[in-house]
Amino acid sequence: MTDTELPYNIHDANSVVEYAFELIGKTLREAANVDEIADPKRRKGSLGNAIEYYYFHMDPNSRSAPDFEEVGIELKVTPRKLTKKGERVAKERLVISMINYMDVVNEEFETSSLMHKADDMLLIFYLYDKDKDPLDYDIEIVARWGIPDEDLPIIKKDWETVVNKVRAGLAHELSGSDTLYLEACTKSSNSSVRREQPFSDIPAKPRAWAFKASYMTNVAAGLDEGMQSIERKQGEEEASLFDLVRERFAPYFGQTEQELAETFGYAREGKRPPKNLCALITKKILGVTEDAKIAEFEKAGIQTKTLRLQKNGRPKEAVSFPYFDYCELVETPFEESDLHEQLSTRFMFVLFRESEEEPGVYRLADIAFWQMPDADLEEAQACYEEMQRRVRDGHAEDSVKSSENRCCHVRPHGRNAQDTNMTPYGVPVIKKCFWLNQAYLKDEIEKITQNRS
DNA sequence: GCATGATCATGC
DNA sequence: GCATGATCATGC
Repeated sequence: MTDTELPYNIHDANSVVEYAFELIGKTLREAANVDEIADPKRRKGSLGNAIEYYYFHMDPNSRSAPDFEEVGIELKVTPRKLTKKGERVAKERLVISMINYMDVVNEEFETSSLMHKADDMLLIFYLYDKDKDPLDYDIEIVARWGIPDEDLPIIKKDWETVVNKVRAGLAHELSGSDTLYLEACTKSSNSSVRREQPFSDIPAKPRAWAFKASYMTNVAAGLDEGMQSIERKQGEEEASLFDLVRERFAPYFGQTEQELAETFGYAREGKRPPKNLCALITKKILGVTEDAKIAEFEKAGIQTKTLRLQKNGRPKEAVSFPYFDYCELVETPFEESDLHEQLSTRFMFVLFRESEEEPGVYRLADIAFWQMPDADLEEAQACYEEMQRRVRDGHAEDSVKSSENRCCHVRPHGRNAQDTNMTPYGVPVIKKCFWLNQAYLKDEIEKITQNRS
């Protein structure tokens, strides 16, 4: 199968991840329409190899790391099992890569070969069941994962403990019990194999970097927890996410912000409703508790934004994104930029419309799912690259105006005028971000709502 | 009424 | 204390 025939775009990380998400809640038999794992060689490593071959259509003969080389993502398929108490735990450690004793002593943790791999992984957890054919294992979690910041100090320490032992000529004395999360686990086809080490003549067992099973148990629990799915009632099993969400919202169409605040218990004596009202009621309406994330939105990478449409259909405000770093902007091509990533994901707009009779009063009117068309992504790219030029030329203060680009513009986005960021030419300039133009949003919203019956 | 600079409010 | 979604303020 050539690149263009693949059911996902191998050059687009979002596409790879979105395609992978479709595995959640399924078995490989269901997801890839496979009857049996034909090649007995592929039975070993069972599900992981089969997913690569039958679902991602990777050629097992031309395997090179990382698995999704084009986007730098490493695929890891790993089992959980049920304990006697019925709790899910990692069945085994997650092996990342072999340790080369001769090279590792010259590495730094931050730029190590381990970090290169463990930095950006596509983790797939399935539920192991000794009585099942691997094709029928339940695939429970799919997540793009990197070592979380809060775990980095311990993992770095673990890495250094191992590497320092090799530097001391003690590779033959390495043990999994030396470390907490990350370990150097033995890995070889038979127990007599030995490798050379740089600072001792004693041959050492081959070992690989691996996250311990206990650590993986917690990683999986963390990915599971804090996520709630939208409950589907009878007859809704097959509904699209959009239909499901709109169905839930529909009873509240027509309510003002104040009324919604009261309906959901967010009204505050003598004060405006909270600014994050939209986020709060979205969760309430979809039946997800306040502290949880909406699983479907997280998995599909949907960003929720409020749009207050004035009587003329124009949003009262433009839509902002996080501020950008001037130095990063200059160095990063559009395809690899945060802006590209943000504009490549789907949005759910919660639409409020200004009441005809009561100026300034906005009522919940509709929801709309939107993704920027490719042609407009090119327009956004022009905005991005023009801003890059200006910063390179020493004019970061000179924003790309909304009059200069059909889709996007640049504007300040700090806490105040003193909230600045360093430019490549050494002068601090107020923090700025990219915004979606109001006129552009008006057109896009009209396209969506007019296409509806 | 719009463009753009500036700031608020909340959550982590 | 900062990042971020949301909103305000000013001038043309």
